[in-house]
Amino acid sequence: MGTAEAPRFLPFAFPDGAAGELAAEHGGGSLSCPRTERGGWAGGPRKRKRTTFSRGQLSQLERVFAALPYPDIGTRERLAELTQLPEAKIQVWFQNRRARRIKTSPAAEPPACPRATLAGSKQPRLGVSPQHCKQQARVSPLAGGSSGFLGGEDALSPAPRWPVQEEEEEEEGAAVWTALSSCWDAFPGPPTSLGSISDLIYSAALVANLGEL
DNA sequence: TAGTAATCTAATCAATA
DNA sequence: TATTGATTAGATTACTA
Repeated sequence: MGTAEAPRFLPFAFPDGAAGELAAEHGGGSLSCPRTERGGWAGGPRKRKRTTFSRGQLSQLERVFAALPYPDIGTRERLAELTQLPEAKIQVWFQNRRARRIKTSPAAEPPACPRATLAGSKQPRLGVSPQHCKQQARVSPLAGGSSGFLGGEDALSPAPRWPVQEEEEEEEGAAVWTALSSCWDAFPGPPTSLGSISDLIYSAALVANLGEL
């Protein structure tokens, strides 16, 4: 593996913010640190540091999740700035969040699958990969439902339609991405007002979802 | 075409309220 | 004890040499 920005697994339990840096220092992998089959430590008991997200951080995460269950790297980085959390934590949080949403309401919550493609973007990956769609097709081959890929005000909103027809899918994805992108574009530098940016994301997504933009 | 990177889900472990 | 952050395994896709 070896990732430039978000190591997939960490050899030790680090305090917030230190994980990525130290993991990178140590080669970004866990090969040098023997572990037992599932998360145990071969070298003896080693406490895993569990991050406790603040209410504010959770609030930001929830709101973005409601609009974008599959944030791309750029969005995650913005969100990391927003919440003052490492991007890796953001990624893990979204993974867990998606997993639990699917688990708790598999029928009502088919995973959003916008297969987003930012027009003109050169980003190699955009968070939502076709592979995800295929995997989900195996797990929950659901069709039908309501509108768009957005979850709405919270994760329990009416089920997004998925899979959707490719054209509609791209249309909807593009609409949301356009809205989100315009929000990001409004803040070329580091965010000056964290709350207002998340409000913008949220609002833009809702607006796009409702076709009112 | 093979190798690599990035991302995904699912299952599970384990810390904390 | 329930919740949920952290980790692992395995799979898929895009990009590059």
